[in-house]
Amino acid sequence: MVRQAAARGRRRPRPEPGESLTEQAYRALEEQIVTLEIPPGTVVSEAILASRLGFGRTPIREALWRLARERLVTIIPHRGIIVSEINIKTQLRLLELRREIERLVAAQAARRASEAERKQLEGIAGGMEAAAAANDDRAFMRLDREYNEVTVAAARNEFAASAVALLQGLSRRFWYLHYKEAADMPLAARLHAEVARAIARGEVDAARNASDRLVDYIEEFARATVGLD
Amino acid sequence: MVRQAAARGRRRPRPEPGESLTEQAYRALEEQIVTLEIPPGTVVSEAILASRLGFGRTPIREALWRLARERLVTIIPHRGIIVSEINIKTQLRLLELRREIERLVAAQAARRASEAERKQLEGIAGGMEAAAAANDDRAFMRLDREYNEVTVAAARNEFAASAVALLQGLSRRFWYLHYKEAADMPLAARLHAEVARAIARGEVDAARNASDRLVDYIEEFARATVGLD
DNA sequence: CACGAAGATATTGCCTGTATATTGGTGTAC
DNA sequence: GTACACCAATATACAGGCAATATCTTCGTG
Repeated sequence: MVRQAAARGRRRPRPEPGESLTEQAYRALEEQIVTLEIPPGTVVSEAILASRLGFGRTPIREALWRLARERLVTIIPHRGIIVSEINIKTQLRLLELRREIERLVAAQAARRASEAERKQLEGIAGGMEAAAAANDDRAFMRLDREYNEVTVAAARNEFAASAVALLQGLSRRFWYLHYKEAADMPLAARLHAEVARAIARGEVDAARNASDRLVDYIEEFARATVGLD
Repeated sequence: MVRQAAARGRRRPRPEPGESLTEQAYRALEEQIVTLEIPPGTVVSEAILASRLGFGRTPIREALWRLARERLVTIIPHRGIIVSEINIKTQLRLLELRREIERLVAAQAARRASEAERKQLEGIAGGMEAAAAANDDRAFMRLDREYNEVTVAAARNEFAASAVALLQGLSRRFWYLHYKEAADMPLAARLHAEVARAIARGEVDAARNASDRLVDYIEEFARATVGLD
């Protein structure tokens, strides 16, 4: 079934076993959009993406449709597809919602995390501070991802989990665009570590407060970028 | 393009102008699932739905895929599609998230609503109490929908809006299943009216509290159904 | 009688051709 | 010179067919 595709294709992630072409196409596109490899404002078409990524039109179409629901692209019927612009006001509205959901996630994780998860969070807290001290961007981002995965899993709420995943996908693109100019990695690391440790200790109120302070920082970061682009 | 379809089709909602077949199929299926016309646990297939609703397979497929992302159905590859079961524990986790988001929406609506929206909410508050006094289910549900639309629009946050829409779609099915047994319409009406009036008066903290009390009631309602089915 | 292999059946995954909608350019009437 | 009708280009929307695959049934074998 995947005949010419693999030959034609460029830049496709390793196809994990059991993953449909639609999922592969989604992952590939999401990655390229979030990392700004496809810049905001780009106009694309199903056919262009299909031949560029080496998929058929159906998987691309379904992936684009999902990206449109996540607001990463806008589909204009019979016209084409535009990769969404990044906008500070939109970003602040997004953080308004993230604040509430992440506070909930932190609180529930503090209540519900297993011993293994608490240990893991302590490790991540230390690792983040080390990465910040060493000024290691990539390690920090990897740990941030890991932090989110563990926390969300520990909160034991699948609805909060998918909401957070969605919103963080949108935030991450903003971060990729601006972190070199305005990010204060040691501070970000400390704030993340404080949430992680509060969860690990099972202190619900402390986790809620630490989560709010983390979002405070992310909001300040977003505001600090105004006028920089 | 819609040739035999209209002839074959049964039970399709009026096709609003400019609405794609995919959207029509989605609306039709969502409606039938939420109102329990297609009961939880039902196993269906793309082909069955396509011929039953009078669409081709493509629109049905895309609609089902969206419903799967919303957790109203589960798609099992090469097996079939199952309409999700309704489950009290799931419902409580869902309310855990709804509580946070609806509190945010109530607060922001109190801050941001236009004068017209505030007036509209006062009208809805009165209408709900009247509907409860007259024991008019359908009027109450219509007003509830209107209340949600106005509130969410007034909150001026598109991310919160889509999150609320999603979660309420899932809650509504639970309500349809159980409201005859366990609902206390006068109380529900009073609690809704209190949120609406607090928003209308622009009292942010009162709106937050009233929203929490409303979700308290919905949670109690959900718990009260345990053992009833 | 238990159990395994092979075929039948049913379902989604994916591809591709055709229909339809939107738009920008071009010619023409005024 | 300007406004309008028309047409070509190009995009998505949709239909329907074939392929892949998961399950069920049947039949054979120990």
